[in-house]
Amino acid sequence: MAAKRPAADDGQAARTDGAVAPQPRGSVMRDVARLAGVSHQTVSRVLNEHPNVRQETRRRVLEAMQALNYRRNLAARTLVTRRSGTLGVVGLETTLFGPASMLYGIEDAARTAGYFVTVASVRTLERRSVLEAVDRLCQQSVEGIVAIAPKPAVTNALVQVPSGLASVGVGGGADDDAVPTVRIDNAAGARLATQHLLDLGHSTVHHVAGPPDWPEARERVEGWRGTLYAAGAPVPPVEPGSWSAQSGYEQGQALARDPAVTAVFCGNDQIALGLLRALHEAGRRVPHEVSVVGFDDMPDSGYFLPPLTTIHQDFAELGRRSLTVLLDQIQHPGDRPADHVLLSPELVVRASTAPPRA
Amino acid sequence: MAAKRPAADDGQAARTDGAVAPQPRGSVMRDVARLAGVSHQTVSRVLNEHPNVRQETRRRVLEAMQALNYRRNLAARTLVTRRSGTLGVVGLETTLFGPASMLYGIEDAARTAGYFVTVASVRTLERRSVLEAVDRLCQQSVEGIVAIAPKPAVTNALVQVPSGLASVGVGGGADDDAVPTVRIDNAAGARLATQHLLDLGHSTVHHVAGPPDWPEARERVEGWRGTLYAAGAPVPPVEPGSWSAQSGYEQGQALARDPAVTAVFCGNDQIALGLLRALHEAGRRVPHEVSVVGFDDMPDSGYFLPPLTTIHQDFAELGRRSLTVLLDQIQHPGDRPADHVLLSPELVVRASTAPPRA
DNA sequence: CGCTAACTTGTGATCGGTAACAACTGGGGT
DNA sequence: ACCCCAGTTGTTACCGATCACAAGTTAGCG
Repeated sequence: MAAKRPAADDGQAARTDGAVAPQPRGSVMRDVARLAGVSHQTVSRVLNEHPNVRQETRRRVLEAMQALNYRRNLAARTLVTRRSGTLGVVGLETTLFGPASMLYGIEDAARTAGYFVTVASVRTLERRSVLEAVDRLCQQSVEGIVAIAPKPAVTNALVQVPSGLASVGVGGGADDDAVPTVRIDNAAGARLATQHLLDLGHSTVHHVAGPPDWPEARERVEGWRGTLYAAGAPVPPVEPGSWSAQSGYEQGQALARDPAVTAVFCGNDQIALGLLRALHEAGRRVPHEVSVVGFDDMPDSGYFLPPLTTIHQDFAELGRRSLTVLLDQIQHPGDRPADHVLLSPELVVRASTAPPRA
Repeated sequence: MAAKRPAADDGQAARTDGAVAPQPRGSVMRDVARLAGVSHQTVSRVLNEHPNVRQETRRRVLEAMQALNYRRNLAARTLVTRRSGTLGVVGLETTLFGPASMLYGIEDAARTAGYFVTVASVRTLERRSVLEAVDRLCQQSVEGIVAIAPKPAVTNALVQVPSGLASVGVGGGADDDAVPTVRIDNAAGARLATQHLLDLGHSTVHHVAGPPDWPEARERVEGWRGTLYAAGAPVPPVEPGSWSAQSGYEQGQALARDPAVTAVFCGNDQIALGLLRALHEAGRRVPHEVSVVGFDDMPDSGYFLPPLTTIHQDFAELGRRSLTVLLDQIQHPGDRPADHVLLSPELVVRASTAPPRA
């Protein structure tokens, strides 16, 4: 028997002193098979829960695996099955609350479904770096790609993905029909916020927007503007900004000087935080003189001064849903049109909004 | 030539209609070799930048790779080299600012070093779930594991890692010498904060701590307490809490009622946020009546009301340094004692601290 | 008792790379 | 002219799993 693999043992010994030490080798299927007194194929059957294995044999194999602390080699399995059991995530290198939460939602759902997750983060959302990230994931032979995709460059890059590879964009805007997406209804969220302020009696609502090149920000602007139109309220101008508290603070300083401003809807909670500070410094009290609404419902926004009324979106759920879509694609690789899942955000009323002073 | 691989084309056709479609196969090394008119081994040499390949040959191979859009199959490479080029991260499923930042720091450094990153997140820090996560990563045959390790259960689980596998804990406490760690000097940070307040003239400093079962929280308590001792200041009692704004708010309500409280050091910035709200609601002005210091320097804390004086720690750097340690272990697998890297945090003075009122 | 069907198990090929070794080139030194 | 060595390329075995197929075993049934 040993004669069949002449180089096995000797070769192993002869290989010492390599430049970079290879991983120490654990036991492999052959070892388990030998210990259990069966063929390697039977071990494989037990592992893959093939029905036609005698109970007694299965027990022996499982015992041998236990005894040898056997772990199946995924590389070998991947090589032959062409299925890696791995999904890729293209993530933006940011600590914005949303993206981070989505990542964990995705990982959680992937684990439940029996998949591994590898991350390729990009520092910028340029087309080139996204393509590079996708390429890295393809090398890993991932079975599908989730792109945390706030900007079109990302989903566009997905279109270039080698044909047949499943993909989904999560949490961005809706600008490309070719790639399935899962996102929240930003316009609806903006409408909720704006209408809430109008309903309180404000004659109009100002808006401090996120970066204009982010579709999410644009959709929120449109929802806000549409609501004002529908109500016949004047539409104040919008200045370009970023997602940061600093941006909210800077624009807030200007708004605070304008006594006509009684209600402000912010592109996200961080902007709202900056705005609150600017209003406070200018001596304008919230919500008595100015009402403020945010977007995202970060864990902290209930503890702002005052606690922030905002639009809640469930990032973890977004991550989970994106995985549902992705797995569906993997299992039924029909080329029917990409689906677009749209989740509804909710208004959370806290203490930063009130009717305008008479 | 074709006779050598009789099943290649026919087998492919016969395999249609499998239950789950395997990945569509791209071109492989053999295809590139054929197109370039060389052997597959030469292609391998070009790929691995082996020096002894004629310039002209290399050019032809590269062209062929380009033309066929060739991508090397990492599973095959891993199988034979026993090196996966992948590192594993055990991450806590949380959106705390710190862990999320570290993840990106790690991924960034890993990419630079030519490694992939796969994530295994855990929902709780129990020993069992951490072990399970480590096991998942081992299956992936990662070459090293970074554990975002705020609690000892995590680093302890690392000790159980199959011998020879490199590992490092990042960002937790220092309670186990067996596993290398990279973390910031929490006690030193706490001393900075406390001393800052004492230097302003406060007769003592109160503390709202993080969860007592987190070493990080405990180290901060010790740093604070030690500084008070050294200054001969009375040491107020510490209540158990969590890292959340809610915890800060609840404990803040009690502190706000006590007129003897003029300076508070918080376990992190979120706690400080809650505390600020409690003080505000109780009508105690910050910093004029009460000074507050946080810990972490989240991006938003400069926009709290008032802007928060806090201890800055560089999470991304923490992630990068952990990778340095890990790669060092991989390249020099000597069994010398584990190193422990300790980064120094910095005091950032903003507007939430001032001398006590006369 | 023989025969087929279902269950169980083993054998050999294969996935796509890399490692080891052999074979073939073309100078440079004596 | 000869040898040797370095540079270049090809051949073959191998990593550790799965798959297809064959072979042996048991059971059911006329």
